[in-house]
Amino acid sequence: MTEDLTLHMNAYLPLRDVVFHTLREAILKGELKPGERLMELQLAAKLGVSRTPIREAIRMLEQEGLAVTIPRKGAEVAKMTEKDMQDVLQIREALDELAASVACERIKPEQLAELRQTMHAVEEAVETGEVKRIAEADVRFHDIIYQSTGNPRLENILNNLREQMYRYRVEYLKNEKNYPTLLEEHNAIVEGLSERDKGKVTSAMQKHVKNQVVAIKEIIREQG
Amino acid sequence: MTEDLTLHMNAYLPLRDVVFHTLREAILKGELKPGERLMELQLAAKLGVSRTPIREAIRMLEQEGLAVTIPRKGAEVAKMTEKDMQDVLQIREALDELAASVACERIKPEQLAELRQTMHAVEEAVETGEVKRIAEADVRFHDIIYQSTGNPRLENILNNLREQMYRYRVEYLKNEKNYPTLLEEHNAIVEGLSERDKGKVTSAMQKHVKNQVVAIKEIIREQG
DNA sequence: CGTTTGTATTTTGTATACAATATTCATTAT
DNA sequence: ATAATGAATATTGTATACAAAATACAAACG
Repeated sequence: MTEDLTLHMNAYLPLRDVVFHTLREAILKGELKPGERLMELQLAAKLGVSRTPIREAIRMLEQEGLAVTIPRKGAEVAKMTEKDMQDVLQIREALDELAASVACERIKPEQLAELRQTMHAVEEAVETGEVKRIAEADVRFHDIIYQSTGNPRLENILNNLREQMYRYRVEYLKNEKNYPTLLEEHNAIVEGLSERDKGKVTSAMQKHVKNQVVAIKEIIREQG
Repeated sequence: MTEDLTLHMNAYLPLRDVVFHTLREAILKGELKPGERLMELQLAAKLGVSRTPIREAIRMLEQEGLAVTIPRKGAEVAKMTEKDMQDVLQIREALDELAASVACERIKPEQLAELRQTMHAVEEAVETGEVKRIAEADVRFHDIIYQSTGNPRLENILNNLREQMYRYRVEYLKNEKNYPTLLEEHNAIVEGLSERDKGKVTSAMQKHVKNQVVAIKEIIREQG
């Protein structure tokens, strides 16, 4: 009976949430491009709802840093400059290190097993060369680590920061020459966590983040 | 809930922003207490606006972590458990350390002067014993450091995390026996920054954050 | 020409109306 | 008494209406 109730609740998810998830996906997938205007009436028509849930979803996208609103002008998909990217990566470096360190203390055997499994999933995805699959597996890999910290707020902030770079990171993953490094680093992270070797884990994590900086910067410079 | 919330009208700011700032202040000052419901019609009547800007402001408060919405039930002022506080402080520790470290490299002479001046403002406020003044000066002190990092996103996240604890931190500042430690730590931070001594700054900052943990935990336990 | 000005159009901001859901509380049945 | 029931009420969710501001563009002017 309680299960029916919860399922029911999910079925009646407020439209603002549905719209929010829809727009979020569209932005992350690149269907809505950085700088593109988010016009309420247009989106409302396209999604078959009124402006109200659209407006609320836009406020939520602002929350995630995926949209920027200029009063009386409207909202647009957030652009990231090279400086923005640097700033985000500086924070990610610190927090990924924190997450790695805490995970090292708290990760449970079953999470470690899942992590190892996901690492293999990344490897397989790399072999197929399907960028989308690689990206998804990689997100899952890091999310397991974030979850294993037992700090939902940290998990949330880190996912947020990752999200903001996602659009650019996909480009990074299109370049095959980055694959070997990526896999090695994942391996080092898993090994370090298995051995509860904090130094190994954090340094591997730092390298992992830093390696993306140069490549992503280049991509941003191309896009202007 | 009989507080007289009054709008600080600014002709060119959308009402949602005015409402947002008003509610935010009320929450931080404790006029709206953790767990208190935020009812749209009631707030709209009290502030003399319609529900629309109220709803948008609530979405923005959610963004800041100051409100929590349950679909079809409504929003309420966010409560923090001891665990939440621990989680936040764990992140703040890492990011305050980062901020201190970056500030050490980048802080400009005029910012350092302002910081020193603000440190004295805190000292003076402590002498008067006016908690509100102490809190405000202390916020300014840390904000100068955050600004000096030249990383607006870091500044934003840190201010956010501080904000979420603000309501509880005020209680901490009511206890006079905390004052000497507070001032010493501020002094150590300023000295460290002046000497560009990264180790000194970051360790002082860490102590500064950690010292608040125990006291704040106690306060939360009292409030349930 | 280039600039300015005025008007039509688009778009956002705000209020309100209506629908769906949750809550309250008196009533009834057990 | 206690629990279940169900209308009355309160509250949120969504759509729409109207106001204000921004924008685009064409006509008037220098």
